[in-house]
Amino acid sequence: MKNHVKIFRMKTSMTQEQLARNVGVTRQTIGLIEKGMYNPSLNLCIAIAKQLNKTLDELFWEVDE
Amino acid sequence: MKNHVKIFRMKTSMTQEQLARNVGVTRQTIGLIEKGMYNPSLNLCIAIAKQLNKTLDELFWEVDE
DNA sequence: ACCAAAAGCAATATATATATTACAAATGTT
DNA sequence: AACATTTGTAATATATATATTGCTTTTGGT
Repeated sequence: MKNHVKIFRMKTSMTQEQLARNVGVTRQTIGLIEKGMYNPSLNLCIAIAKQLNKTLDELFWEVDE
Repeated sequence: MKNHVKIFRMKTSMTQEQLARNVGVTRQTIGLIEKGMYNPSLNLCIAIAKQLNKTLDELFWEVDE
């Protein structure tokens, strides 16, 4: 796992589409980030973190591959 | 200021060029990130953080604009 | 089991991060 | 002040994040 977006998103019972809309990207982008197949931009990471009430470190730092 | 890369890089007395080489990008990219004119990729942010012995949050989280 | 919503996936298009090269400006050292 | 090193900046080229559309598969509720 390359990040914890999926887990924390599910804890808030948000759908990929809701999170995507809230941070201003498409559902596909969120899906690919959760799968670890995208290398998202810092601004998007920050937007996602704020939506999930987490910090960058909690979502993206030292995630055991 | 959009991030703290410049301050922490200078504390290690690394030049932009040295940091750039160590993280595998060009000097220009580092320069523009320090100026806040680029929206770097997460992977690059992580590489920079590791080079500076800092975490993502310390470099990029809640930086007072 | 059925059905609806959610998520996966694939193709093509677009925007932008990053590279490359070159030169100008600034900074530091003597 | 002169010089070398570092940093700023600008033009063009390339790679890749992200959008768009459409369809398939999975998941969850009844």
